Amino acid sequence: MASPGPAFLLAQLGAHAARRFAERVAELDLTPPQAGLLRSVAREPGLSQQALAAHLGTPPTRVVALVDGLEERGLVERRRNLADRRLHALHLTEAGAALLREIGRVGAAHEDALLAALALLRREQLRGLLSRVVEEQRLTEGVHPGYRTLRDTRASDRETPGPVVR
Amino acid sequence: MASPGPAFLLAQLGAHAARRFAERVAELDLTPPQAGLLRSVAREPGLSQQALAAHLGTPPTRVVALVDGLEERGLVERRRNLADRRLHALHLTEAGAALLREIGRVGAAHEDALLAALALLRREQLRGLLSRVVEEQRLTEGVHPGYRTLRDTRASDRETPGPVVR
DNA sequence: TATTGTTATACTCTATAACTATA
DNA sequence: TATAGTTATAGAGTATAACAATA
Repeated sequence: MASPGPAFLLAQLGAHAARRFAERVAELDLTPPQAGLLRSVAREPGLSQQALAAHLGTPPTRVVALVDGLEERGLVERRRNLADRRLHALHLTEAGAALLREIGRVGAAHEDALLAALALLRREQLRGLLSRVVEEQRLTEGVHPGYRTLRDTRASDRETPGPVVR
Repeated sequence: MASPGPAFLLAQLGAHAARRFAERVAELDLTPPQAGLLRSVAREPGLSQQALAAHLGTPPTRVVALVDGLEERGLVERRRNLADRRLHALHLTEAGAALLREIGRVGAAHEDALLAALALLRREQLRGLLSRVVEEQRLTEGVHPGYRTLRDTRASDRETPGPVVR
């Protein structure tokens, strides 16, 4: 039985990393999708829910549910567009921005613990290799594929050149 | 907004890799957990279902369900232990072994497509870095954490030294 | 008639708990 | 009484479909 190749190690470690991160953000009463949404809203404030859903590659209904929970807690707000009252622009509240900074701290601690086996130079080396793969695979920067449905993934493969699949 | 660090890239690529692999093994009418079970049974034939569940870090009921499906298709078989008739030793059938070889081919194609951005030397470099992290994090070789529940993960963290968590 | 957002529903996966048989 | 395996049940997470408001 051959020892696992890099593709399996990626899946294995990726799931492990995601789980550990989930445990850490749970201390902030957040799930990873919620944390990701906060991050995305901060990255480009004012997007409509549909636009955000498209960026994340998720059905709009999921954004509604996520925003519902975060809005109740005063972390994000929906601002109705006066010109087109169907649109709800998403913005972080001050509390949301503060929590996002907390998420950043949690993420740094997570990374440090996860990569304890590697010195800083090696981590940078790893980051370089991974980002090359991310780019070639046409993954959206900063978006976890957990948002993306199988069907949506295939659809976007048809629209764009995409990575070579043999 | 800082570009993602290696921990996020790992989670992102890991989820992507798992999804792509799922698409590929679906062509063999298998899910990744089923493929993983076949692989585990091949690695150590004759384990009881409980022993296999412990190795995978999953509740035994899940193994029952997985084996049910695979046994119906004639890929694995339960052999009753005559000395202790409660025990069901798991073995691959000839068809199961053949399908496992197919899985190996699918996995190789998957890896090649996933890591198209990297030359062979770089892939080996990546494998080296990842396996160091896998070892330090005390992950079981060849077992995807998807089998492992959150509660079980924490329990095993308490029993073993485990990686340093700050 | 088309689009944004929402609500309602159903489905998949998995864990937990109850149960059977063997010891 | 304890253990291996099984069956039954329930919960979380997510997608799909139907609907309301606005354009």
